Amino acid sequence: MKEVEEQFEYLKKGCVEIIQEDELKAKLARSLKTKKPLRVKAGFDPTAPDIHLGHTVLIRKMKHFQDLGHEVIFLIGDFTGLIGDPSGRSATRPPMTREEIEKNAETYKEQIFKILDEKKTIIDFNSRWLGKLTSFEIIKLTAKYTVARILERDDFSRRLKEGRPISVHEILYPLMQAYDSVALQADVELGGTDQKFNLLVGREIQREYGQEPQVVMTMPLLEGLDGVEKMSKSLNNYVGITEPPLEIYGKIMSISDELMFRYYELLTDVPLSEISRWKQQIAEGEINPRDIKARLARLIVADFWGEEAARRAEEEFVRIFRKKEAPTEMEEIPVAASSLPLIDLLVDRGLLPSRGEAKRLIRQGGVYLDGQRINDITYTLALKKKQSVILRLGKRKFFLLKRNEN
RNA sequence: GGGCAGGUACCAAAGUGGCCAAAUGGGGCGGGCUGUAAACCCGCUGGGGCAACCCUUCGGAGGUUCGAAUCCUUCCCUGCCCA
Repeated sequence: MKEVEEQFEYLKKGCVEIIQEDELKAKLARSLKTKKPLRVKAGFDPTAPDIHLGHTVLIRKMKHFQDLGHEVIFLIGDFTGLIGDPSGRSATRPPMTREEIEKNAETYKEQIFKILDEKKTIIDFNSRWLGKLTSFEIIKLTAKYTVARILERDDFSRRLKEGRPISVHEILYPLMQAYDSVALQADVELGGTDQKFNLLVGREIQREYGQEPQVVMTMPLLEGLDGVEKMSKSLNNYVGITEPPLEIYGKIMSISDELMFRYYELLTDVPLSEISRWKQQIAEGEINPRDIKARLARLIVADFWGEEAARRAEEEFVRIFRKKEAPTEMEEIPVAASSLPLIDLLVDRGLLPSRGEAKRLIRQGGVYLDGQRINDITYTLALKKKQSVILRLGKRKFFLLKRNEN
């Protein structure tokens, strides 16, 4: 294991805040001396097992701890998930069945081990202890904190001020999460900056239970593809790490230049000095920002799919969007009849949700067959046996329509 | 328990008997310009129909009326004040 200062610097990189830095150093020093790794905890929502780049900022930091020999606990909040982190108007969610939870956990594993070391990762569920708490114990837990302090959380205070509802169960959320730290005897808890409040409650509750408070490390929230909101599935501005290489590549290419630098900082190991050099060169017109973005796209695809896949994604991207050629691979859609109205095909195959939508898209010039824009909403597709035609919807959706044998 | 203010499309928010499938903004989608960038410009944005037009929608259920998002009854939900 490396020396304290060295470890500390490595861990600090990319963090927004460490509370307290001295405590972390002390914990590291003790760990070094006693040969006992630190217990590092980070919690995840059980209902959204689709990991996207936003999550990877945090997971990469977990990896850093692993690299230094510490013990990382990937905590699935299957119990707290019933409450839902009170970000906005949350409702109690229906309890998940054991099977659903297991299934999601499996999905998580498939994904996180693209980053984390499988052998060194502990996966746990907070229902394991929270589900066993008696009413009596819960009341004892709630007695350790005050309403005023809970309401300090800016989310709550804002809702209170704006006259929006806050349900009682929501204010229990931070306490439950805090109790996780007690149950796990966490030395460190990692979370996004939006988790700061919850993480801090963990410190206080641990103290109440006679434990040494955990060190809190907050990581920046990654902006989504729009560059404004944080990346999330519900806002549909995310890049899932299991998405196909071309999809990831394309999404990265569509972000703004400004955002590109942010992604470099949070999602790659490219040194800051290098990044700022590019910034300058772009400002001076020496290099085309597009090329730097392409490099980012390639790096990110390679993280999850490997170098070779990244190279192929790039080739394909250039082919489609720079050379304006058709993709080499497309979803094939078999067509049975020799002729059928285009609109019927679009809707029946689920390519578009309704006939109105299909008409709209055609009228607006977003439908192409073999590169030819179709303007006629009554257009009828005529295909000979085995003949095929490339259907394009909007900018980036391609399908191969293929008439089958009979 | 009492009083008051509210619940409108993906979100925010107008509309308070017919001109309302419902202003406006955001979002989304398409087109243009580009580097699938940003910014910007144009268009579309409940369902069916080529169209005329028809159908479903304004918290739920009933009712008044030729006609209701708009009026009445009742129920549910939210916030504020009082207890």
